[in-house]
Order: sequence, then structure tokens, then C-alpha cells
Amino acid sequence: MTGRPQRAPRADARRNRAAVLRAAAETFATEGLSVPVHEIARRAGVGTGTVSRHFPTKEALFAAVLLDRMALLTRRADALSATEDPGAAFFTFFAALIHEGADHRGLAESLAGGGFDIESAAVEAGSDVSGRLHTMLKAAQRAGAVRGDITFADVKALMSGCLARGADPADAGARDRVIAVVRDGLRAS
Amino acid sequence: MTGRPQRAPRADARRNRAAVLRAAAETFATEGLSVPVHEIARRAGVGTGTVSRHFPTKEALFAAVLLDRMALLTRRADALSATEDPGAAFFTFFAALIHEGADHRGLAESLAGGGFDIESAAVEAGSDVSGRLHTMLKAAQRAGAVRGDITFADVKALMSGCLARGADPADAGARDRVIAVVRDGLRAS
DNA sequence: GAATATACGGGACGGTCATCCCGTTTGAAT
DNA sequence: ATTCAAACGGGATGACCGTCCCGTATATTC
Repeated sequence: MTGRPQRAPRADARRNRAAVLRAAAETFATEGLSVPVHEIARRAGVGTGTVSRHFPTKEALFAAVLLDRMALLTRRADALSATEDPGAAFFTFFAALIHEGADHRGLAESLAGGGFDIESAAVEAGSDVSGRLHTMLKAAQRAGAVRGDITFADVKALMSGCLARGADPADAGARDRVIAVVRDGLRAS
Repeated sequence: MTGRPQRAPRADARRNRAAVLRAAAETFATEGLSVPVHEIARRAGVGTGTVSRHFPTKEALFAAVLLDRMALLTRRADALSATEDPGAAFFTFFAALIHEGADHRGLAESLAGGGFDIESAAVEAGSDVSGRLHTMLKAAQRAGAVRGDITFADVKALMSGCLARGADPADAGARDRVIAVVRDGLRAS
């Protein structure tokens, strides 16, 4: 009920929070979602208690890591929708998501459905990446640039395949090859 | 050093081994690799000790489950290679793998790289499904039926996307749609 | 510089699970 | 029928991990 005057957070708290967030971003990106929280704390140079005080659960930490990334992506989607034709907008955004996910194992796992529910976290934060992709898919279909029978779930599944491949550091061209395959396959025949 | 005369296994042992194998096949198929061994034992109507005596680790159990499936698939591959043109053989076998994996969560997870290393188990058993697919891919590329720049790893990644989608029980057509997308995308342009 | 709320570290706790062990049971051979 | 190795069941063990707790340290305020 009260407003919340709430004195400002202490300087060390702000510093630690940022350190945890940075360490978590890096660690989730390289190790995936199954990395122990303990390891993130270690990399941030704090205790595990500090991590869970700032982010009550591992999932909350992951959601926090993703928020700014996601916000960037939704803005990208809106810009594409405004300036490109529906087909180009959809395919460009699709590729952007692959590139994004390929550098973030945690994001890829989450998009692929293997880890936390990324959607709910994102929607809560008002950065609905999946929603944008869905909208862009429908627009592209109406414009005749994508097969009409394809569903959004189909696209997400195909995306997860590309994500897995795009993360291979030994083959830099792989990402573009699989994107091209899916793009060509999705085009209306 | 000795040969191994080894008296024949007891009747109940053979029976239980078969029961465990059957329960494991069914359980891995529906629940995926993360199902507790305890649950498999429960379904087989035996104790957990019985499971681990017959199959020393969970991975060994999974490998055993896969063996006959895999053998069937390699025979299928050989038959296709003998009777179809390279392009058709490859695409048909690719689709067959999706259909197979879609009904077996554990197999799909393994193919997707999320669980145990299916390849080593299969190669050891002389049923090298991946090897056949690889060979068929190369043949199809030589015949001009598949883009030449695509690698086997690319195909596996795209396959994992199809597998994830094909397992959706709520949308029976999804499997064929994503297969069609990948097939069309893979064709030489 | 003293007082106090805030935050810290890292160990404790509880839950899950694969694997191992051992007292008991049972199939098979005599 | 008797014997005994083979096999059984399921609890014990140990590893891992997320979360919570609390005694200690410190930033901030007065």
C-alpha cells in the first residue's frame, strides 16, 4: 500500500549487482543454462548468497540478463517492419535472431525450449521478441513471401535447428548456409 | 585368458532383462532421456538394482534400447541406396529419420546432441545410421540433387529442428511441413 | 566517529538422481 | 529334496545444485 521512499541502494550493492549481471551474461552465453549458479558467483567475485539476494532464482537472473538484449531485438524488429517489405523484414529478422542466439548458448537453449520459458519473461518485460517474429511471419505470408501453410511453431523449430548449427565456432559459414536453406524452403513455391 | 564356458543365464534374468529393455524403450520414447532410472525399473516391475546389474549405466541402457532400432534404419538406408536415385534416397531416408525420432523423444534428444553420444554407441554396434546418412548426402550432392556447399553437420542441425517440431502431438501435419521446408531448401538452386 | 540499516560470504539444507551394496529369494543342477 | 550360485529388491551412499540463513563486515547518515 505504501509508496516506496526506499533509500537508494548501497554503492557496493549496485556494483555487485552489475558484476553478477555481467558474469551471468558471459557465463550463460558460453556455458549454457546448466552452469551452476556457484560458477557465476565465482566469476563475479561474490558469494552465492549475493547472487540469490539480487536475483531470487536462477531463472530470474537469466531473465535479467536477457532483458536488454531482447529490448534491442524488438526495436530492431519494429524498425525492419517499418522500412522493409514484409518478406524482407521477416527473413532479415529471422537471420538476426539466429546470429544473436548463436553467440548465446543460454538464449539458444531457451529459444529451443530446453531451458527456462523465455517467452513469459520477455512478455512481462514488454519485449516480446517472439510476438514480433510471429507478427512479421503473418505479414510475410499475407504478402505471399512465405508459404501460407507454415505455422509460427514451425518457424521456431526450424530456428532452433539453425541456432544449434550457428553456434559452431569451427565453421563460421555454417550459420549462413542453414539460414539460406530455411529461407529458400520457406519461400512460397 | 580363459574362454568363457559361462553357464547360461537364468530364466528370470533373461525375462527381467527383456522387461527392462521393453520398459526403457517405451519410457525413453515418451519421457526423454532425463527420466529417472527408478521410473524405468518401476514400469518394468523390477528393482533398480536389477536394472543396473543388467545395464551398468543409464547410458548403456539407452544404447541397448537403440540398437535394434538403429539396425532397422541402416537396413532401410541400404535398401534405399540400392533402389532409388541418390536424391530420392537421401530425402526419403532423411524423412524416415524424422519420423523415427519424432516418436522417440530420447532418440531425438540424443540426435540433437542434448543427451548421450548416440554416434559412438551406434558405431560400436555396427549400425552407423549417421554414417549412412552422410554417405547418402554426398551421393545426392554428386548427383546434383542437393546444394554442394551443405555439410553433414548442417543437415544434422536442420534435422534436429524438424525432430523437435515433429514430436508435437497436437499438430500432426507439422512434421511434414518442416520436412518439406528443409527438403526444398536443400535442393540445388 | 558512532550508530544502524544494508549487504556480504559461504556454509547449511533439502531435493534429485545414478550407482553400489548386501541380506534375501529363487532357479537349476544333482 | 537338497544345495548353492545366480539374481533379486530396494535402501544406502555420494555427488550435484538451487535456495535460504545468519554471523560478520561495511556504506551511509547524523
